[in-house]
Amino acid sequence: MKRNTKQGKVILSSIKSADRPLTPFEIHQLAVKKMPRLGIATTYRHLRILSESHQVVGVDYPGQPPRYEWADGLDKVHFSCRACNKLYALEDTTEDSPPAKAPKGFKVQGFEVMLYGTCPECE
Amino acid sequence: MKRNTKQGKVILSSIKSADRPLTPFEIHQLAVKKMPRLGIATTYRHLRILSESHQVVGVDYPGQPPRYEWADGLDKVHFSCRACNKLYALEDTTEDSPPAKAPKGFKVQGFEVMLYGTCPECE
DNA sequence: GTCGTTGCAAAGCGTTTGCAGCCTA
DNA sequence: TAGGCTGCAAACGCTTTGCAACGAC
Repeated sequence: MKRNTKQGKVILSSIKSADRPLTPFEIHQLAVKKMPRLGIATTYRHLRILSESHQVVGVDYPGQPPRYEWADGLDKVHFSCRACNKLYALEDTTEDSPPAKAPKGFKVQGFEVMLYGTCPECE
Repeated sequence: MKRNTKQGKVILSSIKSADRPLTPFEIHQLAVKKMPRLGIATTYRHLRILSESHQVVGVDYPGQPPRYEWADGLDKVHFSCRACNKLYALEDTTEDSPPAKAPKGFKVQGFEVMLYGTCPECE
């Protein structure tokens, strides 16, 4: 986006204010609270732009809808609960270096780790 | 599936014979070569069943279509090339233990690692 | 005033479902 | 032969696109 619109601010702030990755629908619901006539298409348009400019990052997991979260520059570790399907963003405890090596010729620029199991609520 | 049908065998063998995760469309294309009248719906029905019975596992990455690969029982490390979008299945070099720790209360049962960067072909 | 951005509605696309006929056990 | 499985086509839900009006610069 070249222009600084109210819609763009509302959408980005909705993503920033969340403490976990949100689906496009959830993001739109949050944003609509602040701007009732905001269209879902505008939400998708901003999500695409934000993700292309690396201000937000997508988090996908098989069988679940795509989610987005604010990109704070850190590599990400997520936890997916098999019981309740909730997705948590964890502190990165991998201490800088990628958690796995790639064969010769592959240039690693970043990584993402997904843990799965059961969360405290579903214990 | 309770019955051992030709369609089921063709679909599973198509997945097994690939050396990388395939999209439902790619799987259907491979299977159709061996069984021309095979429907895409049947492919999706088997993918769901195979994945529920953990014979195949889904691999998702933001902005890309979902993919499936044969589950050989190992935890998975994948490499996604930012240039050509190809997805590679790598040997697991994380030596058994999960590559990140989860906070107290989270019970970790498995993990998945995604590396991204550029592959040898796109160097 | 220009032209990038928006909201709405329609189109698009991958996936799922309904159903009559087929085929395995 | 019974009923699970299949192919086909229609339905579905999420995402994208077309377009006229709007509003940031």
